[in-house]
Amino acid sequence: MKCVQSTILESLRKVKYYCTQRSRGSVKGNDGKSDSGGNYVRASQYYAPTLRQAPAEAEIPSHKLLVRGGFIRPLTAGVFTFLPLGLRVLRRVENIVREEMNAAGAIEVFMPVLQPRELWERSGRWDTFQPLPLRTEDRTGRWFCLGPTHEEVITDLVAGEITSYRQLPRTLYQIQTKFRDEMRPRGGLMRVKEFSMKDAYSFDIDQAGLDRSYEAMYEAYVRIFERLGLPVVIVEAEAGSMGGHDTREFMVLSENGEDTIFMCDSCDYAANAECAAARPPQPTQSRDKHGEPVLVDTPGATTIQAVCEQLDTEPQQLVKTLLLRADERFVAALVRGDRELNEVKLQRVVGTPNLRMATAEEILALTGAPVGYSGPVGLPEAVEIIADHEIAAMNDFVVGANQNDAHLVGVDAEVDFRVDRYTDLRRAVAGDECPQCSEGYLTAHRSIEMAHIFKLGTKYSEDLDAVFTDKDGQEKPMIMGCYGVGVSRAVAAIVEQHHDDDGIIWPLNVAPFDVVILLLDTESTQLFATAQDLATELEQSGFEVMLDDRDERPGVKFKDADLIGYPLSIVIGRRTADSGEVEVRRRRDRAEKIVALKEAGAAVEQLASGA
RNA sequence: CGGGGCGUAGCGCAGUUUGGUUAGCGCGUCGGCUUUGGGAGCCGAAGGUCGCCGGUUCGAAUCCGGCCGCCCCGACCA
Repeated sequence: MKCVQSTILESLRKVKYYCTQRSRGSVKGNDGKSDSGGNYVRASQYYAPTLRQAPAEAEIPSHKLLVRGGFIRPLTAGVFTFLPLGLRVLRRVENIVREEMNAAGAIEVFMPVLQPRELWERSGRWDTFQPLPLRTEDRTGRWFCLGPTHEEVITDLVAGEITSYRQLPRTLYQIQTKFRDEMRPRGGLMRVKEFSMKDAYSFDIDQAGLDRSYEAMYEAYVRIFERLGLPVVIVEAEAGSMGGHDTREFMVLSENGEDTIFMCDSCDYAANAECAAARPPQPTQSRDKHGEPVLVDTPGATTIQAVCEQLDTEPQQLVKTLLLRADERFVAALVRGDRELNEVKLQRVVGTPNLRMATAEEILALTGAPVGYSGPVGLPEAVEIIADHEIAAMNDFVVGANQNDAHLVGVDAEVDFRVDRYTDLRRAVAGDECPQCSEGYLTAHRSIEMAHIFKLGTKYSEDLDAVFTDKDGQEKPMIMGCYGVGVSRAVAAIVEQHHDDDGIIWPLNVAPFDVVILLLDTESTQLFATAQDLATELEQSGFEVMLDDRDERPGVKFKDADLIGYPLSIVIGRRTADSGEVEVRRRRDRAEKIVALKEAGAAVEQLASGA
């Protein structure tokens, strides 16, 4: 069944995808259709309000242009209505995602927004998922959340129906509205409280199966973003509150993104700044003893900067000692004075998610000194000392003395204090040597997170009893993966990537319409008939057509067409009508040609191939 | 949640510092005439509880207090 289905879909996809540029899923609805037989839309009957000025609150291009162009309207902070044009774009993005999901063998479902509290308590995420889900209560006092994601629901669903290895693997997906109580929505569609997301979940019998399912999604994503006109960089990432490992993010480089990624300027290494690895430095040449550490007074010097000023030294000559509570025990994390601790890296090393900075009271109890004077020398045995690799390359440095208003100078690791282990603990910074190749250096780039894929393992299947009986008769938890694409965010990202001073430049694959006919003179019944005939002809050859028949001056129509960003336009006015010719234009590069009316269709086809 | 800014007509803004007649300007909207290949011109008109509540005052858009909303910068995520 599944086999037949995916084969048919695959061949359909190939026909659609490879044969013609414009046969994306049609988004024809009953919106403002012409009443004269064709399916084209008449601007005079449509709902596409454009704004001459951008709303004051918009700052980034996609926000300004999507509002000005009549694609979206704000309702309240982080919540938008999609107007007809915006909905058309959204549908086209969804359809591309849907086609690639189907082609990859995933099966579409549609899960509820409303999710009962009990389900979330079984996975332990009712109180821990970040950001906290929006919650609501029914009249009997029963609690629900508005789904921020669907691991619980899908796992519960599958647990009830899949019981045998014979029914696996399966990958299910949906395209649905998600709700997240973002602390700060921003940038128009970039970050909102209510958004459209494609989420897919794979269920496999073993790790190798998961690897295959994951790979299939990975490749589908590569095709999706190619078709959306979004060049992506795929980076190593952290799992966050989703859990899991081997996670990858699909990022679009953009000044207006909220994330920073590091890329090697020499090889293909790329990672989210949150988890980018730091290359261990060359080990120190000598471990010669510099003599006993010397206790020096540093009154009031609780910051790296203050210590450096008082001792006339550099942050690179200091070692920061950070005390953290991990479950019931304490660890000391050591990084060079000018570095920052990456808590996620430490968390991975320590092996517990329950990691937090020690409180002032805890520090006083452990070290006998207030915050700001902690050091590794003389720490209790029970405190594990974990040092960043760079510490191994340092000699003769400064640390806190575990005494109020005092530091130790002339300290050496392993001579003056023990190090339980060395590992990568610091945040990477631009300019670091690449951790993968030996030549390159890391460069920082702002970017937009478009998608995130995870290998979840058995967390949810164990919590929610999604087990199956394997070939050997053993009951085992299913091995899961999950895969998300920000659909409405993709709309914003596409605009960020494809616009100029005049407006949006939609790639043909996602444009609300392929071509607009600008009828400049609406008085002439003859020209109007010509425009209608042309619109019908183009519709019939597969284009989505907007006929701008509004009673507006030519300048208004040109400006709106540029702003809305139709990939192609045809100008019908007196100038060309007298000669029996029309003008065909391409938005992207302003290419244009004047052709005989009956050649217009062919000219559109031709320019479309370069849009 | 912390920091900063803003709230005056459908949209963009001035006026608030220093309280004082009928609260202005541009765009848009409506009517009329002229115009018609890159956001037209002229004439006329409509449209505002100045975010909300309370206070000070003879008098509040303006001063004071509280609340609400929106945007931007930081800790999270598609």
